[in-house]
Amino acid sequence: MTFNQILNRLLTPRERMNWEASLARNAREYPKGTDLVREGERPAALRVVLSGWVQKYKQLPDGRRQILALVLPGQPCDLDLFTVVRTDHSISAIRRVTVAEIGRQEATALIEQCPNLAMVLGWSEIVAAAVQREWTINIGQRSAIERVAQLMCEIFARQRGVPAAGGGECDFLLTQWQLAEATGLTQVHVNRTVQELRRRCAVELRNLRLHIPDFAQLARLAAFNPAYLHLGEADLVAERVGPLFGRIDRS
Amino acid sequence: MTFNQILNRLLTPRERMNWEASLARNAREYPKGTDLVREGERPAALRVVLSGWVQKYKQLPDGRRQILALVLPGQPCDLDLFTVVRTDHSISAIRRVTVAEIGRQEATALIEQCPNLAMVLGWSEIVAAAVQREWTINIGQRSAIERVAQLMCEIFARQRGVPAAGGGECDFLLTQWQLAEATGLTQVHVNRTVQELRRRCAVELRNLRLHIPDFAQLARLAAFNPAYLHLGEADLVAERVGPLFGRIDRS
DNA sequence: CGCGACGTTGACCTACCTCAATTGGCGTGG
DNA sequence: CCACGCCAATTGAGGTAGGTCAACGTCGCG
Repeated sequence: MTFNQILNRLLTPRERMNWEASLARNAREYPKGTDLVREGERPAALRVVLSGWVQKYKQLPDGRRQILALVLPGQPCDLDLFTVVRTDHSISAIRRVTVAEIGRQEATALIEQCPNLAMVLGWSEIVAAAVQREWTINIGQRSAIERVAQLMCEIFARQRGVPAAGGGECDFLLTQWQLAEATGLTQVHVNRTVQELRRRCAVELRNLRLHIPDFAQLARLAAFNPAYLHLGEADLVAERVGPLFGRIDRS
Repeated sequence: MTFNQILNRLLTPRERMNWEASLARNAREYPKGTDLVREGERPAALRVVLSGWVQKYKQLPDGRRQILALVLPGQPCDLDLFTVVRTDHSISAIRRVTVAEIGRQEATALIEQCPNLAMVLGWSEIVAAAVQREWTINIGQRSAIERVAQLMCEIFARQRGVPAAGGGECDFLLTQWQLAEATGLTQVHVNRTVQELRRRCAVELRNLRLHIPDFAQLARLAAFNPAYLHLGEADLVAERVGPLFGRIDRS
C-alpha cells in the first residue's frame, strides 16, 4: 500500500473532496532547482507535492549540503505552517514539480472543516520523522554501497510497496550528484558504487527510472527493514491518533 | 529558556498539577544500560524522563549501532503510544534514570483533561524532528571535530540556552564511546578529537560535566546555528499549533 | 551543430578506522 | 588502608574506504 492510498483511506468522501479541491485550486508549477522554502523564513503555506519530487536540505555556511528528505507525489512537505515560527531547513524542486500551496487562512479553514485531516497530516509527519531516523543510521553506520542500496530500497518501497517476490521498476528522479548529497558521499564515489550495484545486484538506473530485478537481494545487501516506513498501519491510525488530535467523525 | 520551562509555560496551573501528579505517580527507576523500549515492540506507555539521560538508538543486524537522539530530563521520549503500531527504534538508559511511564488508559484520560497537553507533546515531537534533521547533516557533512563540537553546543544549549557571552558548564552524561555512536565515529577517533577540542577551544570534559569557556568560539568551529532548537518560540506555540490539535482553553 | 547536464574514469591522497596494549580513576571487599 | 577489578580514557602503528582533482565521454535538446 502506498502512502497516497493510506492518506485517502482516512478521509471521508466529503473531506477528500474538500481536500482535492483545495489542492487543485492552489496548484503551482516550478522548474527544477527552484527553492520553495528557504531556511529561516516564516512558513506561509501548507505545501503538498502533486507531481515531481521535492527535497528538503540544509547547508553549512561553506556550502556543504545535505539532503534531509525526499517528498514524493501526494505527500505534504511539512506542518511548519502550524508549528514553528521559522523553518529550519530549505526545500527545493528536484525536477519540474507541481505543488499545492495552501495559504494560512484556507489551510486553517480546511482543517476546521475536515476533522480527520489533522490526523492525516500528523500521521505523515510521524512517518517522515521515522524516515529521518533511518537516514541517520544510514549515513552514520552503513558503508557506501549499503547506503545507496538502502536508499534505493526505500524509494522503491515508498512508491510501490515491498514486493512479495522478485522486483520491478519505479521512478527515480535523483542525479548521482543528488544521490551523493542524500547519502553523505561524493558524486564520484556514488558513481562507482552504483556501478558495483549494477554488477552485484543487476540494479539498473537509467532515464530517471530505477529497475530492481531482485528486491530481496538488494534489501539483504542493504540490511533494509521496511518497518520504519510504517506501511500498512493505515487502518489503525484513526483509533490511535484520535486522542491526540481531537474528535473523529467518520461518516 | 530551557525546554522544561517552555513546557511548563504552556499548561494552565490546573493542567500542570494533573501532569506533575501523573508523572510522580508513574515514576520508575532503571539502572544504566536498561532497555526501556526495544525496536519492534508495541508502544505501551507515554514515557517522560525525570532525571538522567535516555538515548534512542537503532542497530543493524551485525551490531553496528547509531544513537539517534538524546532525551534530557523533562522531555517526553516520543508519542509512539498515540501514533505507531510498532516502534521503529530502541530506547535505553544512558545512566541511572527516573522515567515516568504512563499507561495508555491514564495517558488518554490525561490528554482529555488537559486540552493543552496534546499541544505541548506535539511541540516536543516537532522540535525532536528538527534536532533529528540537524543530526543528519551533522553526520553527513561535518568533519569529526565539527561533529563533536556541534553536539557539545547542542547539549549545552538544550540545558542552559545559548549564552549571550562567555560560556559555562553543563551536564554531559555520555562516555566517549557513546559520543562516538552518536556522531558516527569511532571511540578512538572521538578521543583524539576531544583532545584537539581541549587544545583549540579549552573545552573540558570530566566527571560527566562539560565546561565550555568560550561558547561562541566553539559554535564558530562547529558552524552551530541554534535556530533548529526553536528555543524562545514558546509564547507563539499556542496560536500556531492550536488549529492542528483542536481547542485551546487557557484559563 | 553546439551546448549544458550528467555520467565515467584514473591517479593520488587523507581522514578516519582497526587492532591492540596501556593508563588512570574509582568503588568494593578484604 | 590496601588490593583488586572494572570501566573509561589514552596511545601507537598500520590500513583502507572514500575524498579530491582533473579530464573525458555521452546523451538530449534547442
